[in-house]
Amino acid sequence: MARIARYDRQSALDKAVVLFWQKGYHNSSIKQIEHALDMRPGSIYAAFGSKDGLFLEALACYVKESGDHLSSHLAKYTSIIEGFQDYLRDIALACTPGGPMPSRACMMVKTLLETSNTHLPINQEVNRVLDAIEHRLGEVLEQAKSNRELKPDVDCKRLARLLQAQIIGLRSFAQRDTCAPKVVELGEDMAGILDYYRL
Amino acid sequence: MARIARYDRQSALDKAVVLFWQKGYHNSSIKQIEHALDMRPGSIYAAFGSKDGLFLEALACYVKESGDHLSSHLAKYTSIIEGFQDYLRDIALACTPGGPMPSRACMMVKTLLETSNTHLPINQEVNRVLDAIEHRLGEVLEQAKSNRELKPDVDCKRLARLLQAQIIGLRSFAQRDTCAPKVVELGEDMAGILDYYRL
DNA sequence: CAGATTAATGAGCGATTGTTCAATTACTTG
DNA sequence: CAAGTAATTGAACAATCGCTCATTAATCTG
Repeated sequence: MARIARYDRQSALDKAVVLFWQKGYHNSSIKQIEHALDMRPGSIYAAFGSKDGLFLEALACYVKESGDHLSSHLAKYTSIIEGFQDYLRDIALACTPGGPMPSRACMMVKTLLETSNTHLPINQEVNRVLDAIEHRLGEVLEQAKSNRELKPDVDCKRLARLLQAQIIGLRSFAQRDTCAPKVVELGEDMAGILDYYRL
Repeated sequence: MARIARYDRQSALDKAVVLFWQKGYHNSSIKQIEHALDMRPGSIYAAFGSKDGLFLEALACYVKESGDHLSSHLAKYTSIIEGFQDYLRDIALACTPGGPMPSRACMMVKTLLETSNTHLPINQEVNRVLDAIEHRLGEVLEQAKSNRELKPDVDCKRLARLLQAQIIGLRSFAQRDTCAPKVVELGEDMAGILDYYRL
């Protein structure tokens, strides 16, 4: 054993998430990363290998937090569909302009749009992740269907895509310089869409 | 009078739209712009002032084309709502992976997400533009309502935001590495949402 | 053709990009 | 305390960034 690391890996990653989520991949320079993580380039590269490596690890943190957030949210509801509906309403509330979020738009979507046609390795990873989420939404909806919450003829995989597109649309819309009530109403309208699929 | 300009301004802008739409603002370097427009830096700066200037003008072209496209589309339908529904279906078809588009996601949304928290002047412009589109959608929906296509209690401004969010969600979803039928189904489902607002 | 005017060129500016590595510092073990 | 080990540092690298400008080339009018 020797000198102990001064930084905490997880808290460094959390700070990286904030920066990357806010500014995106290319607009976060190593200089800004140094400042945000309070680490010098040598340490950053020793710990994470490259800017790509750091970004991918930060993205994984973001994805995990997102997944945990959805899980803990759904756990509060006996009805899965009502859980999703309030999930949309909660996103709208959280994505209010002036809120505490680093960015209102989803980091995965920002990354998807930023890296397509420019940065293949990161684009592939974010594609993988979004596919996994779509898949998971489909499974939860499938469970809702077997709970008799959904009409028996509902195509859950298809509804999962519609739901994911709603979340993407809501959060991207919220990135605009708009006002809170408009975003809240949008979230409410999107929650209402799910009613048409209920039994 | 003196030497005549070798380049055609509009065709240069069209090429700039393709590049910026594809790669975004920061990932389109001057070197790439030189190559895409077949112009040397001196000419580019003489013609457009700066990278920002070129981008803003290219964005304006994109916005105009988008607006014209919607106009000519709606003109083909007696029912405004059916026009919007097929508009969504057409977007889904056009945003099929492997299609001819520079990017499936909307250039305005890509710019919105890329420039928030990083590049204020362009972000302000794209905000203005998206607001104008939302406003226009609202007006057209208002007309649909007075044509008795919509339920009398429909809030058209609110529905305009839902519609815009659908377009954003559809095209951003389509940016993923997914397959055509899934995008087409998504477009169909989004078109179906409008049915619930019809009279 | 001569003179005037304007577009096109491209080498090169200073700043910044992501990254490396030899030197230094701090901690553990014997 | 001395030796060994690992983390930290920051100057410096080559490459690229957006951009400038003195020079050259092309077209007009007289």
